[in-house]
Amino acid sequence: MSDIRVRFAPSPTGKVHIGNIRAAIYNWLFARHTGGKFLLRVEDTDLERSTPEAIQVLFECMEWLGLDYDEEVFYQTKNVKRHLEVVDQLLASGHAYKVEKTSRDGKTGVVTMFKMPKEGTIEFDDIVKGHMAKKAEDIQDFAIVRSDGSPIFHIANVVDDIDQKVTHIIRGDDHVENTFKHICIFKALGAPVPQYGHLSMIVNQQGKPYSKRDGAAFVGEYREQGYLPEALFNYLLLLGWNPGDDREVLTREEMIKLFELEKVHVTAAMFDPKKLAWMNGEYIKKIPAEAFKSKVKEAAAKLGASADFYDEAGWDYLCGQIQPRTKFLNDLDTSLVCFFKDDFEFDPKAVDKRLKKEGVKDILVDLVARFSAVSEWTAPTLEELVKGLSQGNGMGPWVHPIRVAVSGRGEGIGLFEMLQLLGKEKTLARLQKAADTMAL
RNA sequence: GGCCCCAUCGUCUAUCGGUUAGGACACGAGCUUUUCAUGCUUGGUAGAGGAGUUCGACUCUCCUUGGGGCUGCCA
Repeated sequence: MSDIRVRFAPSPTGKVHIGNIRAAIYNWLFARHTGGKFLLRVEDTDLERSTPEAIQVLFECMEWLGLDYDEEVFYQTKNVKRHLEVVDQLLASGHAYKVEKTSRDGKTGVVTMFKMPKEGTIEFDDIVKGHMAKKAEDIQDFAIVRSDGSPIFHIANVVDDIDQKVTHIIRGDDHVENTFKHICIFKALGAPVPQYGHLSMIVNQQGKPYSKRDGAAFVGEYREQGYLPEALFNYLLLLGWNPGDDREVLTREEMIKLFELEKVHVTAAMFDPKKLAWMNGEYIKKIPAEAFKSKVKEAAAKLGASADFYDEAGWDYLCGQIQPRTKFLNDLDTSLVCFFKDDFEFDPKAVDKRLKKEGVKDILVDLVARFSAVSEWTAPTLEELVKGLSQGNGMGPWVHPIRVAVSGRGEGIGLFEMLQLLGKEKTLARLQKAADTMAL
């Protein structure tokens, strides 16, 4: 157990995006690694833009990723009284003053400003960025209470960090400039200054930082697209940190054991969907067979197939074929539909390429006749049969039309395994139908 | 404009003064698979530019260039 306390402090003004959630991941890992506490604070002081929906979405995303927090959620708006008391303290000690100002949108009113030192340098040692220094004169006084009397981010953030006894502040790079200001507040209050670690931005494919407006970067969207939380977690972790060796796919335990803030990179990292997709495939392969089977059954149920559609051996056989070929859980629907429904859709491209060819009809009709005579309907015997037809010249001319005829697609599990799973009756019916309606 | 930060393959990165600059993703080729996919082998591509320091710089210093952040009664 250590005294370390960190917090993830998002403002619920939009859906939580990947840059944001990576900060949560790093905080969480740092806390778990050091045996400290990981706190969640909702910074909802922007009353106009904060929404309960955004808070709900935030909770869901954190739970999905397995980011559990140690104490009750801290809502910043619940601490307003304290914020204002501290402001009075600052006013009394001469660290703050009131002044009439006109805002950008033309409203005039009295705001409370924090008075910055006029000389000297403000410095701190950032755990990821190293030594940081700035001349006090380069920083302007800044507002801490709005003309409507509500506290502003800077004061609320610092007071809450003091109240929550936060020891390490791990947050986005966009806060570095604020840090110089916040340090001055801590000092004016005679409070200990926490340690800081600023995380670089994650940039999109255009090289631009993800922002709250970047819809595509919403964490929930990855969930909807069939990404596994473990894969997204692992990928995001690797975007700016590595264990020091060539390992990339890590268990949560390994991550916790190996994570060190000191090793986090200073440079911005570009988000690469292709590598995330690869990582997702890696995690799908690692799903225990039983768990994968229940996901397949789940998807099958949605397609109208009950659990006794196959016996357990049949399900296992199907899953063994499907699992290594699955990159996204969402793909299960399309890869499974031909097994459970007869009115699946045909991929027009596959149909054009494999069925709308001169002579295919004859091949299919011939196959119907030959398959009808097969008594032992198993993958090996079917393969032997087609192999015999091809006379060693490649099974392509037979295999491709069969695949499209029975599944509607150009890809899928091994063809003969597919036919075995489908059964003789369905296979024959589909081949006949394709010969009658699509093949030339 | 001012202040701050950053800079290795297309991308994520290893390297903490001496390496044929390594790995992963992606891409190309080949093998296996006479289908789909997996798997295996293999190839190419990198230290922004310029000065210094040093016997020796990707690594240290400075300048230039490029990128980013901040410069709100947003957070």
